[in-house]
Amino acid sequence: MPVPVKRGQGTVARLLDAALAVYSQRGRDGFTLQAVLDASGVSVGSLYHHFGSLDGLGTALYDRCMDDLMTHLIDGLDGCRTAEDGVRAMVTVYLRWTADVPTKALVLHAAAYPGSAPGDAERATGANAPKVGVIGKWFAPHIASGALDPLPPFLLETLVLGPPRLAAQRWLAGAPGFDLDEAARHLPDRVWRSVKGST
Amino acid sequence: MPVPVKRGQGTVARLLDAALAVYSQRGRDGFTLQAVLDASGVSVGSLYHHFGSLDGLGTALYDRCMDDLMTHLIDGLDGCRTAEDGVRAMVTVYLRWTADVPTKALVLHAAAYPGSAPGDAERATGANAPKVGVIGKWFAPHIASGALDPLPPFLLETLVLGPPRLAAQRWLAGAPGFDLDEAARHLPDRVWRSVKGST
DNA sequence: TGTACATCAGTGAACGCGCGTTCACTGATGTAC
DNA sequence: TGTACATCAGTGAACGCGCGTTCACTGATGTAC
Repeated sequence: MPVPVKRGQGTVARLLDAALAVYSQRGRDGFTLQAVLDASGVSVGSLYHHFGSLDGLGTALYDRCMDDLMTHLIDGLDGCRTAEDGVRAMVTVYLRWTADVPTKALVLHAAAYPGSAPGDAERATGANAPKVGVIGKWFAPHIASGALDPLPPFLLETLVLGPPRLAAQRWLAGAPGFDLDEAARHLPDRVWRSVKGST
Repeated sequence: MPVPVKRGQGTVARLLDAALAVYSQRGRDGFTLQAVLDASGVSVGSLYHHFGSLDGLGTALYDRCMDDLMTHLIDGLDGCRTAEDGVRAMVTVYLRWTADVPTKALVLHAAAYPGSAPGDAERATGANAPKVGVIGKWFAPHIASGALDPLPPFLLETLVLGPPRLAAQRWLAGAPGFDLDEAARHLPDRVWRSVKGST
């Protein structure tokens, strides 16, 4: 008896896996219909049946990667009590996740620029709003208590995720000298200094 | 008498201007040969004569934008004396430059992901090495003096440019709530806290 | 339980369009003597 | 100064390839009675 997954779920998974492999191995420009079909062993029609278009598959891949990152970030807050713990966790998890699944990280970075498709920003923001909200809610009381300085949320995000994100980006691009382990040793402390309350 | 520029310089400039316009208006995927030809009024052959390929034009555009940013960053250090002044200037200039020439900023962000073309990272790094070196040299004495904590250079870059860069990226993507003026008000101070020496 | 039908999953040949690139050419500018 | 030649700038028709997409179809699974 085969695993009792819904009919077609296997195909969807194979396509997403193949899409990830193609994207990471051949880059954005190499993410072509034929490449995905070859890598997955699935037929054209089947891809269209499940995703509507190649772009649909790309979007699904992006969403999946973003969801994975968000999940890890939220998990990272588990067991954290102080604001400092939380901030450190965000930075550490971001760096470790990048090192662990660089292919997924690459998808996020490659697609994170504007102008790829109109309305993309809104869609992506919308899809992840719930999980972003979870993180925001976790930090809210620490802002209220003064443990974190009262910055607009977007600046908090910028300060906490900006450094690890840039480090990840450069490392993925193969920039010489960029070492994620070393980054993980220094950045959490530095980032914390930039956002902690003055009390 | 026409302006005494070298023969063909006008065409090169027109192509680069058109390339920038196309890139910013139609995005990376809209950066197509026909679009550039239409926008510039130049013939195919002429483009190939000067740039070798469409990719060559794209590369030249990227280099030009990167050089522009670097020039502004270096200019920003002019007249700065303390390490704090320098760090604040980097953050401020990055944000203001993004707001001033968002089209150029967009080119940098769109192309800044890995995998677009093999060897791209090396080439781009090489082309900008001189100007990166200028900035590095400016900060070196302030690390030696203890005004800045002794971090590996790549982490310093990460901490100083990471936050303004993420803010710029989100703003360019049209994320709601991202306000570069507000960022310019808060980030320089915050970034400085993250890198200043403990003396 | 058996039969008829509806729905969903999957196939692959065929299509046509837009893409980047080439190339043989014209014309303008610069150089030699 | 005039002539001959070389180099550089610019043109645009032609090409062919690879791309994403469509569609008529088969087969498997689920549902009704």
